[in-house]
Amino acid sequence: MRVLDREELATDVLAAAVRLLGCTVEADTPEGRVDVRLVEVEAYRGSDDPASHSFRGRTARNGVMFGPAGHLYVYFVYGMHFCANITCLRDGEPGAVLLRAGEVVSDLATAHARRPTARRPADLARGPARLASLLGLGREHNGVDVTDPASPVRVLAAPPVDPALVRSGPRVGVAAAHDLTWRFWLDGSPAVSPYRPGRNAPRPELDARGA
DNA sequence: AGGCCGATGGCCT
DNA sequence: GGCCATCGGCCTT
Repeated sequence: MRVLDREELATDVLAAAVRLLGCTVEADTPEGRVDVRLVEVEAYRGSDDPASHSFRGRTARNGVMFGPAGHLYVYFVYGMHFCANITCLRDGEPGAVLLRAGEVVSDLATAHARRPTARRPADLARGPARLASLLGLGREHNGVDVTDPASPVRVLAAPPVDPALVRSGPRVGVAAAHDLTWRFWLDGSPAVSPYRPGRNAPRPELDARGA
């Protein structure tokens, strides 16, 4: 299978997010190669999205978001976790898609060795920090070109998923722009993370009985 | 199944 | 100094 084409991520963050669903991330780790099929992602657009790391301009941390599409943007959060994005849009236009969850395609034994606390296969890459940890992603991977077959981390182009299977909703745990439904996931996957409102975000609506 | 909490450090005001 | 695009453990329903 071929790697994803940079151009497929270059024009729009929402289209890029949906395009990445169903694609496989291949990562070479010290324990061996791990392949994960993406089932949940979130779009972030620096120019006009207050929740995006790049919304307030370029800094040392978010620099790769301003570069060309198809590169890893890896950041450190909560003092202990890494999360990985794939950059979108053209050079100079900041945008990225957060990789939130995936299903392990192979190798299951290697994957369990990397994430020994996972009780079920669905937990191996459920959540952005767990996915990054499973793939062994850290600071040293910031900027890696996932459209280069020679890179240690690659994204393979799966056929686009059936649009009827794509669901969307508000992004998980973000403290801004609660109205944007820029999280996308594949219906029915056990690896999709539960929704959690961000700080000051409205709670999910109560129905008549709940009130 | 869902809520609360502690861990832990970099980034930005 | 406060805020995080989180996780895992432990607690209560």
